[in-house]
Amino acid sequence: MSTGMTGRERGDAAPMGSERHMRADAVRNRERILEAATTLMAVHGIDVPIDEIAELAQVGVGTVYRNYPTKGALFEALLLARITPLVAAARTAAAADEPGEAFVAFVRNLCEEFADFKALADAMVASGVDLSAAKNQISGELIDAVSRLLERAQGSGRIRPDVTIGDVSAMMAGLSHADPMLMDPSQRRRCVALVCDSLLVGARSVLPQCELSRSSPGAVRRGSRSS
Amino acid sequence: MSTGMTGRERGDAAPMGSERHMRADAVRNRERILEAATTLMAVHGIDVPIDEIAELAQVGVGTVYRNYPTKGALFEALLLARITPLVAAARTAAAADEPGEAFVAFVRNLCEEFADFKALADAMVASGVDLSAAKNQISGELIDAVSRLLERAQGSGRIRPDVTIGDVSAMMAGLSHADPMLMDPSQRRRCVALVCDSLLVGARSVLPQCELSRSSPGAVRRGSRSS
DNA sequence: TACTATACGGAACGATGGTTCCGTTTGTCA
DNA sequence: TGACAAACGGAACCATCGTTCCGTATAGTA
Repeated sequence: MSTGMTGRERGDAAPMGSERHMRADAVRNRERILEAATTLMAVHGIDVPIDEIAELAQVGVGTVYRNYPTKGALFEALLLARITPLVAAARTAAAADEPGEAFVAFVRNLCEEFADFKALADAMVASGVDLSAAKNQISGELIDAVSRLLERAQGSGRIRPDVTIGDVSAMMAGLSHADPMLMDPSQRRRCVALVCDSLLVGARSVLPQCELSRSSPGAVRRGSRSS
Repeated sequence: MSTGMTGRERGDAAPMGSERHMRADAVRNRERILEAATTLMAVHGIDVPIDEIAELAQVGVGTVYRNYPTKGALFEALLLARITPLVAAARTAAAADEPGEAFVAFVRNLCEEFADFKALADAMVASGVDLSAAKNQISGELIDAVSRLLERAQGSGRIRPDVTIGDVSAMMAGLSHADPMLMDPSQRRRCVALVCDSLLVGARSVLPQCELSRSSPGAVRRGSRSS
């Protein structure tokens, strides 16, 4: 972390100018880069070296930098693509008939997204640290949308009235911070269920089964993986 | 992360051999190093450069390395010092008259520890990644102790019977991951309270007040801090 | 097919941070 | 007080990673 990425003033993370004639190979390469970056950032978060992205895309580093002037720009481009639909989803949920249920479902979804795309979680975790204007705006929109959703859900009486958007953000950040060892998908779902139970009024759901070995009490299986 | 610290076979992170004659200045310096490392790792976690530790200790880097053959060794030495009392606390709690309450109190305590000493949280988060034998053992002991505590608490009927030690570990890891921006102390306490509510049977506690500005709904204050 | 703007690749640069090495200093003991 | 092992400091080394630069290749066009 603390890559010290300085956001450029220009709002466009994508290639500059209107799409004048772009050479065919350039278009192809840009797609490849985006694809490779998505694949790698999904798994490793923002920590993937640019070299690896370039290698997977079968492209030189220079080509990556021609499309995205900085690693942060590439990161943001992917991020925006992920967050935008979430904002829409939150708005839809806020308009649902059962805002309480919709809220919980949305939170569940959000956590799945975090798990599927680690870079998103990294971004969430880094919230509050200097973000570019574009990212600040979109994440602000997300928070706004979730706030409205939360309000309506509380209005319906299904969600604890004393829960704040700050609580939700913090919980999401915590849940998103999925160490793959402690937090395999099934374990994560259990935790999400627990957290949701704590948000709901008078709820006590049946926790999803955890696939992980139960084994003798007090022994958490621990793999050994060196980077 | 992924510093690639290779654990040495020797179990002692502290200076080698039995305490033969150590020169007075050497003793003094070792204490200084430990002190400086504690101070810095409490705030910055494992990411502090050795140089900074050395500087604060008013010592050369070489001196740090003479005492702790690797950064990981120093890290572990501090960690063990922190975890050991936690194990004892868990055992005491397990023997308490009200194991349910004791469990919750212990969890609360654990979270405070995480917040006070970021390196501990880093270690928790890195669980499952290659640890040295010494660390594996002590953290295994901690899990054992918490498991027993959990079992007794569940036996008393205060804690949900479907909660597992895996759930607790994962929740702690999430909670420990305190981004100072999203998770100022008061916000953290609220989250801990929420999580504890989700663990307890039929509980719904009053959430501690959050000091953070409430401001207009849907706007989370966001500071701008560059590393 | 020849020409040129566009795009490419990857070596090289600079910053950061862990670790080692070695010439110098200093505590201790006789 | 003199000698020497122990300990010191910090420059230097190496690896990683973001970013830049420039000589080369090529898509598009006439």
